[in-house]
Amino acid sequence: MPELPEVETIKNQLKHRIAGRRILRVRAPDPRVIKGCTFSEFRTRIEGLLVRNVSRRGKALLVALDGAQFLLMHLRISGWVEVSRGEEKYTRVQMEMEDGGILHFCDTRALGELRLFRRGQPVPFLAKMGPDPLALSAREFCGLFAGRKGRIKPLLMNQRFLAGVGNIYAQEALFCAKVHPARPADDLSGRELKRLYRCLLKLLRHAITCRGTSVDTFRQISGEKGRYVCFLKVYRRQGKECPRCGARIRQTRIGARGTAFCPRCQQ
DNA sequence: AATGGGACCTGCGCGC
DNA sequence: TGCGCGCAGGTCCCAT
Repeated sequence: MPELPEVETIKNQLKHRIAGRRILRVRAPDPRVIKGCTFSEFRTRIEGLLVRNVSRRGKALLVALDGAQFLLMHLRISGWVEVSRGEEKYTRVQMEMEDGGILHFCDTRALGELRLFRRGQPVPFLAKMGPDPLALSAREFCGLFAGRKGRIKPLLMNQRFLAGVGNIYAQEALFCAKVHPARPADDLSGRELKRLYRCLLKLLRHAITCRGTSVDTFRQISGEKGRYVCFLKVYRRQGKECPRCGARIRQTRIGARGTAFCPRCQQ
């Protein structure tokens, strides 16, 4: 699923590829992903505009445009972005750039979204978003847990608590830190929280250098897969051996999400 | 505040 | 081969 490292990858590549270029034409083979306005309004508002910058907030991509507008792109579960000339079966919206490249917003399940905002207009999703783990010190990370009572895994995945961590990296970080995913967050010692912080950052940075994880539909903007898959230790590895202790990886459900963990080394 | 369920979607793997 | 079913998951929304 596109989480922080995947969205960071797209942001870096897209910035390089479309910033400073103009959007010539917009087409929407499937306008369902356009939220907040109709396709014709969407088209009218952005055709001809220059792309100023591309940035990331949590799992959201922000494309800053001329005219004090920005385009929020969210890939949700099964979205990706490709820049190419060819057609793509799952293209929901495409933007033709002035250099001839075509930005495809692709999504097998069509749950992703594109939303236009004007500068100053409130964006509820962003306003409620927690801090980015890459911008936190260990001390700040540990401080987030004060007064929180939930189970650790859903808490890590709660975007209002921490922005960018989803089901893959939450499972991997808890495995790395040897923490059971159902542990109450307020039960973790300071030492465990610090270990969790170090693990989470190590793994997010590593995944970014690998250009993300392609377990499902995620692709880089060139269409290439992300290479972090071969480093996954527990995610979708239930029934296989724990790479650390050899026990059998178990799968359970926590907060209505599939959760794999090692029953021996995660306590 | 936390938890559980449903909704949105479609491809896939399973059992029959 | 083919059908129906349940699962996968990010976010929002509602109920408890």
